[in-house]
Amino acid sequence: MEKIKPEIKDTASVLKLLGDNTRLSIVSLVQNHECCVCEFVELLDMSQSSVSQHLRKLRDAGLVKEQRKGHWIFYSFNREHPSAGMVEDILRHVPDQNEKLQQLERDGLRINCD
Amino acid sequence: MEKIKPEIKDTASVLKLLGDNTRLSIVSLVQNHECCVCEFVELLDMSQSSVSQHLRKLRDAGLVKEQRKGHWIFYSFNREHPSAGMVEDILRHVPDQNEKLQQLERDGLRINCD
DNA sequence: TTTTTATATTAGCATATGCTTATATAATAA
DNA sequence: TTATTATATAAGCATATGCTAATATAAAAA
Repeated sequence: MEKIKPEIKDTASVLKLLGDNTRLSIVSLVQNHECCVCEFVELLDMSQSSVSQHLRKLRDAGLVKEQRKGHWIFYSFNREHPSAGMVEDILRHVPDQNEKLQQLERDGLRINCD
Repeated sequence: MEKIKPEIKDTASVLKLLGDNTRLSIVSLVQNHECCVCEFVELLDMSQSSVSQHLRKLRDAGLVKEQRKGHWIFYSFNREHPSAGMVEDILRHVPDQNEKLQQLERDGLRINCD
């Protein structure tokens, strides 16, 4: 039983969102890990404001979820999104970002609330 | 043996190209069929100039190939592109466009040079 | 050759995008 | 309460985008 495919215009708008270096990196990062804004700022070497604006776009589209934990707001990939399957297919073609997260961990800059 | 993955910025630029209704439709159409510009104009109900400009972007990126046949220039999907595999994965999530081509055929508007 | 046909290109314009700077908000700490 | 911290929002600006209208090009037909 095949899932219903989103309309082509919905698909195009998801691709448009991912068609930006910063947002594609963010989505790739949150696919397997929760990250908070300050981690993106560190990893992507961008201003907090700019990162925040990109996150808003992703959140408005429903591609990422946010969850407050103490001081921080953590973002994660939303697997319930109608295009989540396509996004995962795309991410298989994107170089792994885990290395960068591990570096962050080594530098003691990883935020952990568990 | 895994193929080398394009850099994230190259992937993002391909996604940006596909993140437009018109171009995503074009790529979906040429995945399985050669089409000429006037067919796109008919199918997408857009001006010839606009279609031509979208095709140029796709061609400049190497996602489609062009081939002259008599009066017409036919466009087809370039399976040699470094991101061709990803594009095919994406297109599996896009509604089938063949129906529209069949309608064009029925209307006697399909161009055939074989 | 001239004319026609299919497609490409250019210029101009309105809108969208992504950044910076400055400020606001909301939760925590003191 | 006030101060601090993490994040969000708003305004402003330079650049990118996608369209239309007009024109150019290049192959085929007359």
